[in-house]
Amino acid sequence: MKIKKDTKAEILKASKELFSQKGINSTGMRDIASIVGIKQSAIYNHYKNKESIVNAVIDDLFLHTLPQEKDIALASKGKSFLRDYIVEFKILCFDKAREKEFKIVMKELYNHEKIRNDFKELVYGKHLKYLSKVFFTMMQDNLIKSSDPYQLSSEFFSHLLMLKFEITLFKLDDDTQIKFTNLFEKHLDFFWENISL
Amino acid sequence: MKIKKDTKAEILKASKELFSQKGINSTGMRDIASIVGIKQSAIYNHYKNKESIVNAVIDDLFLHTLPQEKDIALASKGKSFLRDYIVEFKILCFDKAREKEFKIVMKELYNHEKIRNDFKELVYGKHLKYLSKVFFTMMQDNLIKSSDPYQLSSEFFSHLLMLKFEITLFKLDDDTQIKFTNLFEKHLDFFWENISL
DNA sequence: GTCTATATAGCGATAGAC
DNA sequence: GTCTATCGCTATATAGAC
Repeated sequence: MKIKKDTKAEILKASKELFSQKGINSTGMRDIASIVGIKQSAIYNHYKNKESIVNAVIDDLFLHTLPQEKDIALASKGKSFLRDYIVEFKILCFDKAREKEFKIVMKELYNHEKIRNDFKELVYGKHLKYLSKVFFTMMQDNLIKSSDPYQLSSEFFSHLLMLKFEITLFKLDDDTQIKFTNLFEKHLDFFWENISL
Repeated sequence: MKIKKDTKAEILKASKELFSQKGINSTGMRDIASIVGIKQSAIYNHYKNKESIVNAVIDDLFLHTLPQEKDIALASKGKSFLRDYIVEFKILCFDKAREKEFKIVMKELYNHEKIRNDFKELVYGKHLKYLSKVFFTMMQDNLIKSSDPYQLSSEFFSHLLMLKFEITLFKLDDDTQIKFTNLFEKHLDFFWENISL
């Protein structure tokens, strides 16, 4: 096995870690370098400046924050479709790498315009609209009561977002993980009971 | 009318403004001083250091972020109690001073331990429990279906929090204000229809 | 109470030796 | 590609004149 030291990748990894802990502004080039095991000035052989590191981190910040958008036709499965969605959402909540990314987003949401715009586009411009289509499909299949699909997606999603928010705010031991798993299930039951025909 | 220049109060006000715009770490003593109209070093005649300014700002950060907790007995009014609650919540969302405070909280939630703990205590330790009592009362009065009161408060509150979140993320012109007012009302209708007997 | 001047430390970034 | 050394700038905080 060849051991190839990819310094550029290590810089990116260390930056991600530090950005999620201390925020972008409070992370110095010296902090990053010390984790990688090089001197501060050596970073500039791999990245032009700090901003280009930040951009590299941002680039794969939103790749896996939300469940993958499945074929809308699968929405005809009804409650089990939503259960699959929530399970995937929950896994992302407890994923260490995803948690770090989410912390970066939360920390920089009001400081960094690109992160804010990417977040808005992902959640409001894309994902809530996807969920709207899901609920619209369920209405056409007479699985749920007829109402405003976007409102349903918003009601459905907001509680998941609050749980994710809670998970990152509170320390995660095994007990709380079980507790939250239970809360996800209860949300599904509550929501489905209220919308289903 | 006596014009009394209360420099200490002006420092606090300027700090609040700047903290909400740029965050605590990115706000310099020079920035604060320049708004007040004094030199940076003069601040130290009023506050020992930057930390004491931060603490002063934090002290009244959570005084008016959430609706006032009313007498639980009033919960017997049912839907109109929740409507009053939401109206008060909505007013706080559109209040300029409250919006600034909320931005500070959001910016510092993952950076500043005291702000994070105060926020957790207010929302999870206090307010959601208050709302639980509200829904428990409604159950006793046979106004709503019997279920877990804490889950109801969480389902009720999460969507309001997401709307508040949205309001601070998006630019606020008159159109969006009307749009959000409508969304608050729709949430109430959706929620009440689902829980009421 | 405010000013100027300064101490001390940190930041991002560059130059040039190896 | 990494190092040492350094530049220019900004930060918080202090000392002492007025």
